[in-house]
Amino acid sequence: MQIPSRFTVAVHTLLVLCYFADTQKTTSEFIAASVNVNPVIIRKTLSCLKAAGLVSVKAGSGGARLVRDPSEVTLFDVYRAVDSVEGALFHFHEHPNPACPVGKNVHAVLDGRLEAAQAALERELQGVTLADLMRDLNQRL
Amino acid sequence: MQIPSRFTVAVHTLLVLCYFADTQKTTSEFIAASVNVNPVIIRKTLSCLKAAGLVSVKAGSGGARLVRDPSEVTLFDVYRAVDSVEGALFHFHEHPNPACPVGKNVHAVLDGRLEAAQAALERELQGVTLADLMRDLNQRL
DNA sequence: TTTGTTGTAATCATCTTGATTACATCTATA
DNA sequence: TATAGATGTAATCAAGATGATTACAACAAA
Repeated sequence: MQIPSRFTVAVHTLLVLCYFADTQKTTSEFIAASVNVNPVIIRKTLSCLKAAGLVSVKAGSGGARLVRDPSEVTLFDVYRAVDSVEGALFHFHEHPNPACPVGKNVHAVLDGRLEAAQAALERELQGVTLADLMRDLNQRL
Repeated sequence: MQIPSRFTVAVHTLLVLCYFADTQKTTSEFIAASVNVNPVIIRKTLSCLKAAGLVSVKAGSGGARLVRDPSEVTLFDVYRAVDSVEGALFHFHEHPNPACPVGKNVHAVLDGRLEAAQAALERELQGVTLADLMRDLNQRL
């Protein structure tokens, strides 16, 4: 199992919006060329990012831009925007047998631990902003 | 996306082995009744756990048992045993355009952050043992 | 030798992902 | 106001993963 690539595609998209903000019209076609996927994938990605209030997209004339300050957008925001994980990260088997002492209590015993693990992952993503990534990117150029 | 339920099934299976170690012949059928899945699923699960050195299974006569001390088996061991995640947790889009400054560096900029997030998740799983879960379970009975 | 089990292959339906085509809609501008 | 170039979105599609299930050979203890 893997978190779908639409998450890294979305991050890549936002980096393109940051990097080319003033020098290019950042159309779905232009972004798609950098990411190397179909432009429709980018449009869907932008649609999610727009719904999350991260970008604005100009229908008709074309081009997208970041709405927030890069230091105010975390990887977690992006992760949520594109529904990388729906609800619980760990898929729990649906119907443990309540007539068995183990089956009856497995949820109570395990749920908290799994939520903690998921929270640790998400906390890490909350600690990284687009500004951090742009700094690293510029340093490499 | 979700981590497949075979992980929680595997944990449940191990808890059954712990709990009923001395009072029941823990066959795939018996375990399946507690987890509420097909016995073949349990056999496959046990096969993974056996390959990871966590359990031994008696072919023919039937029954499985935990090989290690419950305090020496972490959720991370189980997670790895059943291949909950193959390699990288985050699926990265395959071919960013190297002719684009963003596409060329997106891996360098992002990979470390994603690995750190995955590591945080796995560290959390390493901090929980079957003994911890059994303690919580017994407390509820 | 019989009985109850495990090991494993083979199918199957279902779901998700990501790619792609198609086309209606929109907007700046010529 | 017509047009050129974009976006928004529905509809398909192939590929892969998951979990359920059937079937049956191999095995081990009584």
